[in-house]
Parts: sequence; structure tokens; C-alpha cells
Amino acid sequence: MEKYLSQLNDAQLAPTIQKDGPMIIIAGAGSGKTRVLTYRIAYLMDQGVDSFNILALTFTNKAAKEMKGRIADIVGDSEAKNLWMGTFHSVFAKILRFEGHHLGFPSNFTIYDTQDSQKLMGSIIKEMGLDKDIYKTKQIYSRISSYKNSLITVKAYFKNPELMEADAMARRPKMGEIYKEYVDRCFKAGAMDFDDLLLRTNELLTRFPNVLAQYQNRFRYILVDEYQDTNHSQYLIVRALADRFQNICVVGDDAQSIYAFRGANINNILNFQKDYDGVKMYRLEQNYRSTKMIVGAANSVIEHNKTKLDKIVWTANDVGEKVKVHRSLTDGDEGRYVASTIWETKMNKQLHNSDFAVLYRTNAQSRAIEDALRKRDIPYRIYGGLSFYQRKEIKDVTAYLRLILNPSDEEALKRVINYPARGIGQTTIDRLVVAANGYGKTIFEVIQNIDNLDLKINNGTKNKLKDFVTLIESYQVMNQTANAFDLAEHVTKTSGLIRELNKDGTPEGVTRMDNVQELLNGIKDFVEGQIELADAGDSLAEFLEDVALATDLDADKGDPDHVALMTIHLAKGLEFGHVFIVGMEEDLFPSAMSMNTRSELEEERRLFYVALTRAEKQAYLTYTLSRYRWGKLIDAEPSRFIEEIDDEYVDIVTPLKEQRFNPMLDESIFGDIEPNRVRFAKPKVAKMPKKTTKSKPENFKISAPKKMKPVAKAESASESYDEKLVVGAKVNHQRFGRGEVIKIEGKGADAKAEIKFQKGETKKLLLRFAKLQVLR
DNA sequence: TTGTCAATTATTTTT
DNA sequence: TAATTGACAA
Repeated sequence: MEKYLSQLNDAQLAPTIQKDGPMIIIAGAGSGKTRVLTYRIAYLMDQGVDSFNILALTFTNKAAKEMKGRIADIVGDSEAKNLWMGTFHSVFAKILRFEGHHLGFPSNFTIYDTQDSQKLMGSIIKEMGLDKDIYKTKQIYSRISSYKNSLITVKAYFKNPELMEADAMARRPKMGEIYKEYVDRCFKAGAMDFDDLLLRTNELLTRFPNVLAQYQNRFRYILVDEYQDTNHSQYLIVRALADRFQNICVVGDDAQSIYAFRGANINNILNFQKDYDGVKMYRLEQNYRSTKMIVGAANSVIEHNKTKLDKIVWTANDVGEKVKVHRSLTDGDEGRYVASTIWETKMNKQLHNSDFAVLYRTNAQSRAIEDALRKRDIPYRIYGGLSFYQRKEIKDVTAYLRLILNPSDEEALKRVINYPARGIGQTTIDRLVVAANGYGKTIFEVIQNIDNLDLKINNGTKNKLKDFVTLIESYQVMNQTANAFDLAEHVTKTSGLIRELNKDGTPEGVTRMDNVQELLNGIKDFVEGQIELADAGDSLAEFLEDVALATDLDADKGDPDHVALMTIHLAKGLEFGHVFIVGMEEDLFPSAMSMNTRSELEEERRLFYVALTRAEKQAYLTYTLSRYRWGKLIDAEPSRFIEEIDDEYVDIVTPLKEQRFNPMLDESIFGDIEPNRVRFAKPKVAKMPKKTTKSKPENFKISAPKKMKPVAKAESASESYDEKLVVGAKVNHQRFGRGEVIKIEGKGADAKAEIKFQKGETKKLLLRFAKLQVLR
């Protein structure tokens, strides 16, 4: 342990070894906060705290996984295993699976994603006969979401005349009724949306003191990462859990609070000291990531914000180069500037593609950058956007699976009842919904009892409905015995899904088919992982939970040497050698929608601060004079943020002459700036990103590369297991990657190996199933 | 009930 | 521009 502690500077060490009591760590960008958090957890364990009693909350799965890995490196995995570490959503989803019955939820409740929620909201608005131009689904959804995040339940809403008046003023007097109906419908469907995972946890902890006491007692040490991004709901959960032992450590940076728009409350971090007695405050101000130029530029920007904690970020790193500002005529030129600069810098400095990132305010901006990078054969990957699990064909399959597990799941049912087409149309579904609401039953139950109910549905359609229910019921029976993969494969084949997809011979159709196959592979891997783990639960349920809470950044697949393209929001917590921040224009960044209030503008500025501080060596800012927005060319002005950087840190690169791009003079773009730059030959083997503009790159977390033929591998590997598979052997696992055998136990069919994987996890695998490849 | 075509609308960020 | 929604015909 000492060895690790000696790696910390004084400022980092102090909070790391404060074992008890409430504390807040204000951690500037790049100041090593993850290191402090991980070492602190390791230190707690070293001091005799049972890992069972530690709860660590993060905002992304990736952060959780990474931290868990690092801790396992220090304390060993058997210790790290009991640690509860995960996102707020995943941790409390797990707790709700155990305790949800107190609130009337089944343990197999469905998690509605944004799509599901909005669809339900849309149908409620329609059923209530409201004007959809006034009651816009998305707006209603976000309004209700913010109620939930502020812990305004339906009851609380109707007790609050101000809120009701505000909604009435906005010409939406039925807001409360929609809210009520939505909550009721979710409850009836045995479903929780993202916000419910937190709201219901709060309800649970408030209404059931014994449950609260149980978890308070369990989580004696609580750590929260990115505390500046907590919303009111999360804040209350943390406070309730920490109330008994007061061993609460929160880490964050008020200057990086960028999620107010979805309910994050910056006051949680600003007022932390008032919430607990005897709070110790620590500051991490030394930046280890960026050059003096970048740190200076970022500091000068954030100075313009009024609401902030005092903090001076500094660095002992090199001075580095000034932030380069570049102007182009159009977004196309901007893209080409980015591409050619990456290209030349890469050659001049012998860098990798992965040393570069292009950050933008809105996803729509990725288009022009992509085109330019593709033209230069620079491999790139777009992060974010539509995730694998949100694609239509994938959601169709998972909807079947969800319905098997939870037949009350109304959204899943509506999704698949007539897909593939079974002659059950909208009118029929509408009648079913009305009947279901009238009888207080779920749609599934209504269909099951359709012969005993008086519905205006003709017999032919009734039979179709009955067939559908029978089909699902047969799947449910199969689910009793079969594993998730066999079931899923059976479902895709017998439901007609595969047939439907096969009908479509277009390239997009083929891609969809591939995606479904990919999903099946993913389920297969997941199931096998569970068999190996020897303590498998309900594989289908667990797979679906993973799917519901999966996000894009978790996936890392394909050629790792690529330029990263993502929104600034997604880039938080990451770092790159060279960072391009594109679209530095008024109305785009800062966004036109965020300039109504001072606090909104300050959030945009913090967003810019986050963007700048992603860069280690060099930051580029680009803006254009005109840009295509929703199909029209519009004029643009440079962002006010550019001017807010002190002059000493910026280098305005003004082209000698701005000429419209001419494909024959491609290289001349650079010539404008540095006329005598040496030209370079084209790269020998530049890899093209696999997809064209239409389909985004694959983002799939669980599946293994397709080329691996699992069966063959298993046989060849098992033959030689006995000789080669010894403690200390290096192995490769299809899903978990490379690792080292640290223990072997059992004989024959029961033989198990404990393997420490490079990703950080240690797993105990049954050799019978684990397809291990022994490396030399 | 289903499928096609035209019209409309949206682009702020997402666990 | 692109994607989704709505009207209408078969």
C-alpha cells in the first residue's frame, strides 16, 4: 500500500488517507481524481474496512469498470468483488430488483428507455384527445422527467399550485393528468423509466425505514464521482444512505458541470459543506494532462463565470503551443481543414490517429467532418448517436424477449404484436388499450380473456390475437428450461422476424439482418459467460438489464487506431493529444437555445472549458462564416468564447486568401497558411471505416469478433488444457480478453480456473465451458 | 389493414 | 437535409 501512496502528491494524499467523516474533493481537470478515488478505496480496505461495506457511484459504466479494474490491481480481486461500484442507475436498479416488491413492482420489472417512454407518452396524449401541437411528446417527456428528478411526484404536483399554474400558462393544463396517467401505466406495465430508478429508490428509502436502515448499515463508506452532475433525486439518495455513518466522500469539479439541462444541480456540490457537519474540503489543482498554454486558456475562459468555487488550476508541464484558431468559409472547408491538419500533423510528428479527437456541440455536425476524413482515408469512429441497442431491428428482438419475461410490458407488446405483420391493425390495438384501461387489466390479460369480454373485434382478428398470445406463452414455457440464447434464436426464427428481414434485399436490410445475428452472438457470449461463472442467475433477465442500461462509450471495437468524433458532452473524462473543437460559432456554441439566462450561458461556457481541457498537447478551434443548417446555408459569426480566451494563449491562423474549396487544389488549403509546407505521399495502407454515410459504425459491447469460430476453438483448446493451463499461464478469452491464470481448482468436469484479466476483472471460470486459448 | 407518397418537422447536449 | 408522420388509395 505504501508503494501506491508514494505515487501521490501531497494534495492527493491528504484526502486519500482520511478514512472517516464527510469530505469533498474539488478536482480540477486532469488533476488525477480517479487515482485519488481508487487509491482511497484501496486504502479503506487496507485499513480493515470490509469491501462489502463500500459503495462507489459513477455516472458511466465505463468509469465504474475502469475504477474497479484499477482497484483489483491493488487489492486483488477477491477483495474487490464485494464492492458495489456502478452507475447510479445500475446500482439502484439492482436494489429495486430485490426490494421493489415493497412498492408493488415485480422483480422482473422492465426498464423503459427514452424511446419506450416517449411512445407511451405519445399514445397517452392521443388517447386523451389532446392537440399534439401543444402537447409535444418530447417536451412533455422532458417536463415529466424533470419533475421526477426534482422528486415532484404526481401527488406533489397536484399540491403545488405554482407548478400547475405554470403549465396552465404554457397552455398545457392537462399536464398533471398526463403525468398521472403515465405513472399509472408504467406501474401497470411493471416498468420503470430511467428517472424511476432513482425516484422509486427514494420512495423505497423514505417509506420503508427498515429497508433504509439495512442499506445504511451496509454502505458504511460511500464515494460519489462527478458529484457536480448529481440531480436532486440522486442527491437525496446519497444523503439518506450516508446519514447514519456520515462517511461520505464526493469528488467533482463545479467547472465541469454540464448536465443541468437534464436536472443536474450544481448547488449540490456548491452547498455540500452545509449538508454535513465537519466537512473536510480538499482541492486538487495541479493538472497533469495539459500544457501551460491549454491550462491558461481554459482558466481564462472559466474566469468569465460568476458561479463557481475558488480554485486555481496550474501545471508543471511544458509551455506547449498556443491554441490555434482557424476560420473557414463553409462547414465543408472546416472539415477539410481538420482532415488535412490531422493528416499533416500525424506525418510530421509521427502520431497515431488515436491521438486526435474532433469535438462538436451537436451530433449533426459530424457529417462534414466524416466526409472530409473519409476523403483522406483517415480512419475515424463516431461515438454516441444511435446505439446498437436502440436500432429498430434490435429493439424488435429485445421487445419479444422483454414480453416473455414481463407480459405486462405494454410498450414491448405494442411493438411486436403486429411485427411481423399479423393482420392486427391500429384500430384493434386502440380497442385493446381502451379495454385494458377500462377493466384495469394489462393488454396481454385482455387478449387472454378475449372470449369472455365484450369487445367490438371480429372473430378473425380475435383468432389472430389468440394465436399471438399462444406464441408468446409457448416462449414463456421454453424460457423455463432453455437458456437465453436458445430462446432468442428460437424466437427470431419462429416469430417470423428473420423471414421478414430476409425479404428485404437492400443493403440496409442486409445490415439489419447482420445486426440481429450480432445480437444473437452477443446473447450467446453472455450466456456462456454466465455458465462459466457457475453462479448464473436468470440469464435472460440479466442480459436485458445490461441492454437497458448500456451506453455507447462502453463499447470498444474495431480498429483501435482511429480519430475520435464525439460531442463535447461525451468527451468528458477523456483526453487526447490533439483536440479540434469545431463549430465555434454564435448560436451553435453557445447554442441558441442556451442564451436566455445567465446560468444557461455559464453552462455552455463550462462545456467549452471541458472541451479545451481534453487536450494534452494542442487545441484547435475552428469556425465558419456560413454553414448548412437544416438544409439551408446560413451566415455565422465567431463564438464569443473565442474572444474570452486571453490573447497570450491564442494564435489566430488567418488564411491569406479565402477561396472556396477546389478539388484540384486540395493541398492548397494548407498552402494558404504555410505556403512552403512539404507535401507528403499518400499513405500506403490507409484503412477505410467500414460503413458509408448511411450506417453508423457498429457499437456493440458484448459480441466477439465474428471470425472466431467458437466451436472449433473450444475443442482445440480443451485438448491441451491439461498440459499448458497452469498457474501463471497467459490465456485469451473470447469475451474477457487476455489474462493470467492465478489459481486452478477441481478436477475433470468441475475444473475451474481463476483468471485475472487485463481489463481488470478476475473471474472464476469452468474450464468445461470457457473457451480459453493458452498463449505462450 | 396495409403500403405508398407527400408533407412536415426538427437539431442542443444523454445516464 | 433527412427522418418521421399523415393522408389516401388499394
